[in-house]
Amino acid sequence: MPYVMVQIPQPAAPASTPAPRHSVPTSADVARLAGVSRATVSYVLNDTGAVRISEATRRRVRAAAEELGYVPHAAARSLRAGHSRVVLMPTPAIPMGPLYNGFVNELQWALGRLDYTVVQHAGRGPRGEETARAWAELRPVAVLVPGSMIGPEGVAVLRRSGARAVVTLGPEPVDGAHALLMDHRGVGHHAGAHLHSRGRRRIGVVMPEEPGLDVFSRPRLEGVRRALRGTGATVTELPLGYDEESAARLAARWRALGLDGVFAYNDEYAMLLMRALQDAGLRIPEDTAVVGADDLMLGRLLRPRLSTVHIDLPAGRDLAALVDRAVREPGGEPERHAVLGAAVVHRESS
Amino acid sequence: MPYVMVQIPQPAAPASTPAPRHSVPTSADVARLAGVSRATVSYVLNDTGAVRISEATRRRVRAAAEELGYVPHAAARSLRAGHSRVVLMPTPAIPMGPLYNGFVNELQWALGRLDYTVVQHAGRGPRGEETARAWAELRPVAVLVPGSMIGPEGVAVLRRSGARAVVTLGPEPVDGAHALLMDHRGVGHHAGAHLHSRGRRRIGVVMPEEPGLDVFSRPRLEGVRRALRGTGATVTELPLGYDEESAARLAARWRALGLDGVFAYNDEYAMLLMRALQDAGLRIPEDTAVVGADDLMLGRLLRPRLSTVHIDLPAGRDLAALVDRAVREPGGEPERHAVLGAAVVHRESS
DNA sequence: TTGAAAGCGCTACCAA
DNA sequence: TTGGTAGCGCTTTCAA
Repeated sequence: MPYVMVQIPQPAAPASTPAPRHSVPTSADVARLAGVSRATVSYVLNDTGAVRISEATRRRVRAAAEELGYVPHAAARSLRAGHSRVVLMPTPAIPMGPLYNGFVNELQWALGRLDYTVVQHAGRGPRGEETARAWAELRPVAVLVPGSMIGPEGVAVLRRSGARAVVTLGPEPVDGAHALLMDHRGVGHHAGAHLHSRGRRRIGVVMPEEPGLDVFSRPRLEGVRRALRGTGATVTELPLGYDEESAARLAARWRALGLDGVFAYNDEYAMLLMRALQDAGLRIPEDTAVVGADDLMLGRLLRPRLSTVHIDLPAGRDLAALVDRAVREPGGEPERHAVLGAAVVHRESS
Repeated sequence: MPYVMVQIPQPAAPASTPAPRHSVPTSADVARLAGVSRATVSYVLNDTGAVRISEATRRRVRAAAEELGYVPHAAARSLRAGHSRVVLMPTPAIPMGPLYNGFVNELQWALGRLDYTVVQHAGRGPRGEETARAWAELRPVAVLVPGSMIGPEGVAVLRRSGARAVVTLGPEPVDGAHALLMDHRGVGHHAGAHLHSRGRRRIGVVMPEEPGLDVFSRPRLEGVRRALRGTGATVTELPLGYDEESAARLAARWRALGLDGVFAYNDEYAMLLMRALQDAGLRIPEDTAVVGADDLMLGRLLRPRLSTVHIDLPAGRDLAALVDRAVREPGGEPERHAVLGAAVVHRESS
């Protein structure tokens, strides 16, 4: 059922007022109205400590600003200052889920406390140097780049354009940038080791078919492989789309696959798969053990309760502190932090 | 288990290069290197049609820009131009869920296609006129305000500062702004009417205890009330926190409440509640019918399958088109669109 | 205690 | 075909 926007009828305006050429008030307008110079306006509104302005003048200026509805022009201000307090965060192309969203929210809040303006930029298109240039046009003081949206050349472009800190949040460090290394192999490793410790030897690994997710699914798979290397256990990739039919198809050939354990990429795919397996008459965990990841609430609500790999993201304020440090001390060596904590939460499905 | 950032040791740099005072290249630098004037640089790099520049000069300019890694300064440019293409979208204080996130993603993409730069601004704090002023400092050409973060005075501030379109996305229209009316009473109304049609007469309505959600839960409750007015059915508010203990407590007194149907606010709370009720030995839908909202995938995976109210948000490109129209034609009357489609998806839980 | 003026980086008009 | 230059809104010396 496609949705169509429905306009609600409005009472016609008396006579479409011809858009009064209301130009935006500037500090010069305030100065004029208050009968002072622009400099004085700036002093008053910015509470410049170095200069003494009489209380009477202050009041006049403030009243004038209020009356005109004056709002300073951030671009002009930072043009003059030679730098901004904008921290740019490109929006990842793929939806990142509640875990990451929570992290970003906390981060924004923490940066706000440090008086930075966080700007999330919905970039379109080719993730090459072009993209980095588009970001650089905004002259951010710092850039936080999720995933693998940028290479060393991109970092160089940003640094040349004045960014005092570039921080990547992803699997690989990038030359010249600070890195919050989120190594998802550890997630897979924990899952694989856990399944092995539960006596499982023929392990399936769900690989979401949704585009973009391979950035995470591939390292997780590799982690499972690594955990099982040399144990004689087998690893089988299981492509799976996030829909019931795809899950039913996979479940239908489950017995033929002969798997006794599966790492389902994350809790949502685990729920999808578990349901399909149960509907196909398979018992969990007796026939097949299932492990998810992300430790979402829904895992606790499933029956059997879902075993999962809990993922610990860094605290937003820690990253905010890193950014602030890097901005104040731009000469420092790029820092690299391993920030993806992982731990198995054993429940009933494994 | 609190997480601690662990720094990975780095090989020490040969001799900490003393941060070459590499100043950011400007168009003047490009002009100097190419041996032309700044005007010519501007003409070449912006492909100004009105002016003819020899191919040789073009090449020299482009080469110089490339060599210096020149990136134009967006703030300076829009200062000069007198307007920007920035569309500002304040981030809502509360996490909005996958439905809304998908809508915003689509919207950002659509606006990008129309050559706007979408900026999500993580505002902190008091949602008064102060907030509107902070947004106005960025001189956006349009502002899309979710929820009830702004009043008529805020709209006035934004318009005075040059915003050619202010669009609210929320339950109530705001004077002077375009409105995408998202009336959640309709969601509750559908749920209430559905439960009534299934023969339920003692209806519970889950009210999430998480702060901020009352913006949605209250209208949904009112919708249920409205649907049942005059039918003799009763409506009972059920405060519920999004955790298992809270759900278990509610389930424990369920028989005493004597309810035969419940609208659980959304699918996630429905899953939480349904699980608690089942664990308490109640049969669904025989003893109590459960209806969620949002039509998430997880509802289809529950057993019994969850009945839900499917919510249709407007297409991102429709809103993008509205914004573009309003920007080009700022004199027009504020438009009001009812955009929250709702329809019951009847499955097994009701 | 206040004002005049320079200049941040850029584009667009007018001259050459 | 190109260059000179004014000026967008703001802050900050330097003078008065």
